[in-house]
Amino acid sequence: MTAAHPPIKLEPFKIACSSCNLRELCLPVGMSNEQLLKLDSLVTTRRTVARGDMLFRSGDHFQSLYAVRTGFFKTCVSSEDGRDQVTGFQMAGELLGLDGIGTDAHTCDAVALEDSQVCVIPYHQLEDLSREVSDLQRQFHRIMSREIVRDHGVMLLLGSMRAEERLAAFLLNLTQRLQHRGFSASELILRMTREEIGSYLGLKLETVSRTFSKFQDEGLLEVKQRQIRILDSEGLQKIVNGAGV
Amino acid sequence: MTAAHPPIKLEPFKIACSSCNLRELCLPVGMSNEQLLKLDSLVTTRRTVARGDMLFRSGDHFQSLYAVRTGFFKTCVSSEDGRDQVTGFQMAGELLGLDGIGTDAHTCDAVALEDSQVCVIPYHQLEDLSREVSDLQRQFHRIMSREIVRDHGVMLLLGSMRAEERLAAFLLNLTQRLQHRGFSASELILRMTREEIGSYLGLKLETVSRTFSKFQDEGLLEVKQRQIRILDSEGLQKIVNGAGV
DNA sequence: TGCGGGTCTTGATCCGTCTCAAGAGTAGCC
DNA sequence: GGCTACTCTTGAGACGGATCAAGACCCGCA
Repeated sequence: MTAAHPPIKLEPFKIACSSCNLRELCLPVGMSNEQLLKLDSLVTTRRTVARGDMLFRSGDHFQSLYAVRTGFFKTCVSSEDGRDQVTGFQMAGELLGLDGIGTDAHTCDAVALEDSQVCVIPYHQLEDLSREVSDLQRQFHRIMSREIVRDHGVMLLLGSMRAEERLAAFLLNLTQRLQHRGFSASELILRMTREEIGSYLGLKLETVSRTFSKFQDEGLLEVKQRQIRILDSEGLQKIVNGAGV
Repeated sequence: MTAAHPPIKLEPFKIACSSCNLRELCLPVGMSNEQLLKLDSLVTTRRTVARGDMLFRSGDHFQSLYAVRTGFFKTCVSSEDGRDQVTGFQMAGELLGLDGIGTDAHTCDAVALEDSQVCVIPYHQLEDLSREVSDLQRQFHRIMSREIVRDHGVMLLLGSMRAEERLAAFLLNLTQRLQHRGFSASELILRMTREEIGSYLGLKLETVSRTFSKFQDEGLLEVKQRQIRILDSEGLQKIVNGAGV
């Protein structure tokens, strides 16, 4: 980082899916270089969202999808009577806003859990381009379908698992996704509070906290506030598979 | 029942989305007559599924979507350790099989709860046509998005509602969809067992049964086995909105 | 007509999670 | 440094739904 370098033209704001290090995780999967250039012309803006701020909220007019570039988000729905449910946590390479397509309005809030950056994908242009580029169309459909499958998995969790099983499944899912992104499989920092975890898992924060403590007592992991170290991921897997029953 | 393989039956009758009475509920929504003719050339087969039979099962290679024409289905996912979760009930005009797009394999079972008939929509041809017909593309995306939104609603239900609230919400949702299809808003016949309702709602069948009885005692509805008559849908709505808390 | 299997209802008891409460740890900020 | 606000942990007791169990109802079928 010295000044000795020749004056390379820095393009700190150049945005290009074609050269994005997340392209193997995100919308570009399966697209050729030529096709990626077309996608580049569509995805031209980024948006920075500070921790605690909302990327969009329920009721907002839907115009764009967002791909998480850096940072971490939660999405949550709420009912008229104030009930609240975290429906997911999104990390780099994952799409936000699919819920808005159906009615042209967002149906959930997307909140940044740390300072984050997203790529803005204008939806109508995406539709246009995906009529032209079938590989893009395919990947987009796959992403939506996987979201549905993921949701079914959460339903299974909420409908049929007990607290320990839920938390174990949650941790394994998180570490798996982090590992996919080059992070450690055993060491992670939670970006969300116990309450947010609880909301996602259909539990109260006290239950989440107690369950963390129990896992720690059993030597499955180490908990230091939001720092988690997985010591026995097979043990966690056994719990998910109903070993405690 | 003399034929060796009764499940797949080609219908001799003419099949046409353009003249289907469900076209205002199903894939054709928003398409012109001219466009519908193109869709007709794609959707050329129907399949009859007897009560209790599977339309597809988890792991099956994914090739087609299915639009329910008559009858009633459930979809359920199961985990390796035998846990089971009903993820939805589908009636006329609703699509089955969206879960398979992501991995080219179905991830849930689709079971007919009564003798049913579905229209077979070859998926690759649908992709092809939806690149050509943007109104079809739009409607298809909307359907997928709404499925995601629906799933979020179920998560809210499973994650934050108590038994009475869940059952009330379930009944109101069912009657609303039936009403949309021209059926009575107050009179319905359940196509599923208490156990299937329970699986969907994250409850045991005994709890479902007890809650039905409770609603009956309170004058909210009449239960005679699977025949339900809603007497006070506003009362049910109040329960959903947490009136009991 | 009567049998058998699946489905539903209801009661008694148990257990897991929620609720309420108190206190400790941590981070941000003046 | 010391304040405040937020988050997290832990305990005790309450409660909702699960579990176990028995019996009623219903329907297809011999």
